[in-house]
Amino acid sequence: MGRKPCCDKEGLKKGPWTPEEDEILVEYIKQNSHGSWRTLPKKADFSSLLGLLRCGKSCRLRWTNYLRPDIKRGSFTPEEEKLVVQLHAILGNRWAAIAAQLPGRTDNEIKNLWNTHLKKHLLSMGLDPKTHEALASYGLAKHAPASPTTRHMAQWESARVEAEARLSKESMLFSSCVEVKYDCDHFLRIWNSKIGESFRNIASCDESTTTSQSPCSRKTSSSSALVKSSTSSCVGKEIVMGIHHGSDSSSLCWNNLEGVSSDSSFQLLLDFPISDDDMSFLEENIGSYT
DNA sequence: AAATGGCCCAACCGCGTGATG
DNA sequence: ACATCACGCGGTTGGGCCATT
Repeated sequence: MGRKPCCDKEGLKKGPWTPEEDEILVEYIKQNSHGSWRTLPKKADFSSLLGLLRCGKSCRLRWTNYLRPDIKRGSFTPEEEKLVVQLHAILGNRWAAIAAQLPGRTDNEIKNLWNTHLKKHLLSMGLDPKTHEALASYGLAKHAPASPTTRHMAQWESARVEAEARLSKESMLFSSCVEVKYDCDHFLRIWNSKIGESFRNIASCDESTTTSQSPCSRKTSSSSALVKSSTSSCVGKEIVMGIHHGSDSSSLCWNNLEGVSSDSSFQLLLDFPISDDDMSFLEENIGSYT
């Protein structure tokens, strides 16, 4: 089926936004919230003599990537960079999911950071930015390709992280309570169900030839941003995610993930040291994955 | 001082998907 | 079941800025 253009291109402005346009948009959203992005420019036009000759899509982008009041401006901290690398190892190029774990950062910003800095840094460290594995050309042993189960585990894990992100967002938006019922989430219900359990068991058997340290036994620093806003727990054999807030350190505890793959990418993810100095943590890890 | 090339980032484009009629 | 709409997402682009020649 043919897709209609998001807006009538004629007479609509493209390119960089002017401060005046920003002002109109901000003012309008302050008073009315955006409602429907598609109709917003017309409404904003109606409410202003200057008019806003932009399509809804452009307005949405400008708002979400630049004008939103909770946007954190300025360069990324080393902690944020580490977190982006860690999350990319799990989620791949799913910038929105990654951005959900970095308050005040947009997917666009993270995408740019990745394409301009982090990707190059990983390459210079001899790591494949896509797989986070050591590049063969770097003179390091090549890892066997991930097993189907490993890939599925990654998909499960990826979906789980997204679910956490959603709940995290929701909890921030709608309440200040610290307890979140994870079984309210569709994915986590599946994960915690018999299906999820049997999947975990299969994965556990599949990967039993290799020893992988439980994520629970590891301490992470920057990854503590995951589900920052809430502490939650599920009983019994279900996932327990404990976020321990304290001074500057916190830990993310994933129980019941014995079956996680021994992929170097996952290892890399788990083995990030807690140091504040730039990206040297990448270099430190290369040798461990040969 | 001017030309050139690379980097960075805001913005655009096209696609996928869920909602709705 | 189908068409259309609205939105969100990831990939790509274009132009400004800055360093180098």
